[in-house]
Amino acid sequence: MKRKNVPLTVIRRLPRYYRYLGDLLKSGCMRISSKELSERMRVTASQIRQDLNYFGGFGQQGYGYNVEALYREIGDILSINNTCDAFVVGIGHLGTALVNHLNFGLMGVRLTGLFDINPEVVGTYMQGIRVAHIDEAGEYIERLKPQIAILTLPKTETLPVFSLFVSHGVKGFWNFSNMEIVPPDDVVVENVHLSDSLMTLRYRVFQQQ
Amino acid sequence: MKRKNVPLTVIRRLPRYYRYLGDLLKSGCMRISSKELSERMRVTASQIRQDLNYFGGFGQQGYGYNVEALYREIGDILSINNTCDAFVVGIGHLGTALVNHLNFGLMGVRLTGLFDINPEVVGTYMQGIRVAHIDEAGEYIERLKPQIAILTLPKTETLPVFSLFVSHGVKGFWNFSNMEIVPPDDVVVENVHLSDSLMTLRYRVFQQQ
DNA sequence: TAGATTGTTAATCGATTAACAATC
DNA sequence: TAGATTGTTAATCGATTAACAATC
Repeated sequence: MKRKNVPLTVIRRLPRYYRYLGDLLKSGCMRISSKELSERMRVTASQIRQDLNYFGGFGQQGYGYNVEALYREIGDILSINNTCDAFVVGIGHLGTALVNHLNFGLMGVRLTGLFDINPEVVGTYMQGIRVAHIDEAGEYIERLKPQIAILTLPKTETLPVFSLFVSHGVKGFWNFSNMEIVPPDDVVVENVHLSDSLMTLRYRVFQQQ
Repeated sequence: MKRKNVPLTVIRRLPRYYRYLGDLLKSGCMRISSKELSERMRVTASQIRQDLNYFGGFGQQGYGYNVEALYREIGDILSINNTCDAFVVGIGHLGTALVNHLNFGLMGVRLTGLFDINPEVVGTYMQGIRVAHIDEAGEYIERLKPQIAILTLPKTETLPVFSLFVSHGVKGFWNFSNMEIVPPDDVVVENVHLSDSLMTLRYRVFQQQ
């Protein structure tokens, strides 16, 4: 596998391919051509073939792709069977919702720590995990070595918590606050700026008229 | 103002500009050059000038941009003072979190309807709004004419609700389910695929090693 | 005026699409 | 084998960056 300099745009499309192939598999479809898949997904067949060929030739000329094999290959690329441990920091409305709403297991993510500062929340349990005080986070990180921290914190709290986690060696952050983080080279931050997304939608709706 | 064929990539950057300018304004900064702003935002000065010039020449040669004026201009482009009404459909963990966590007012959005099917939820109040049964949604839409529907529904429920809302003339959808929606030409869908985002992060963290 | 910085055109870069020889 | 569809190279398109004349 080539890897490494695969464009981020391509990587961002992988989970979507994985999702569609999973659905096809469930519906009993054994085989699919790039053309057929492209019609379902509303992308070009060219793009599908280009994207897949960053990782290897998974298809067969004259036949197309074996759905199950391709599903497994993309799962491997996404290292879906390689479980990744994550802490959630900030057990407010949004943190609580993510913990309870998302099926982390399906994504190969295991929650192993929850943290907050609010004394009413600290000590409670969610999904079988006790919410600890943020002051204990450093110790927990050293012990459990999570790969990812999910930050659902107010803007002002985000940066100090980020720094703390980086200093303890955490390399991945899923950031839901509007605070912009400038990560060191070996640290990855994936931002979910909900308000930016909503404002973009607003703009487009108003333009439409 | 030119408008219309402004690339979507540019539009998606506007809320971020708006955010930075708001922060600058709060910190008492009166004036800023594209170069200075570019260093803070980690984009090129060229990009900032190009982006802004899709909408008009807001700067002054030799001086830069007046922070307050530019903030207001971008606010106008985003029609921030033009309130947009929205319904939330699906008052589960995620819907509840969005209703309580996001500051809709700041984004020029007003929640005017909440809907669910769960009898334990229907009839309760959130942010002063009574949760109604989804069966009443059509009637509510006709009466309150919301521009946007926020869909925080299970995959299987998303499409029928989407169709219902489209048939009543709603033109904008903020979709949190993994169900892919193919909208008619005059309807805008902004997807927030949380699981895709998390899987992308996972991939990048594993690559890093 | 001289210096600074814009608005805008031109050059570059990267991503997408088209085309087709290879081959199952 | 003939037909189909891949893997891959080449062409196109769009977005980003650089450059600079205009001008405050």
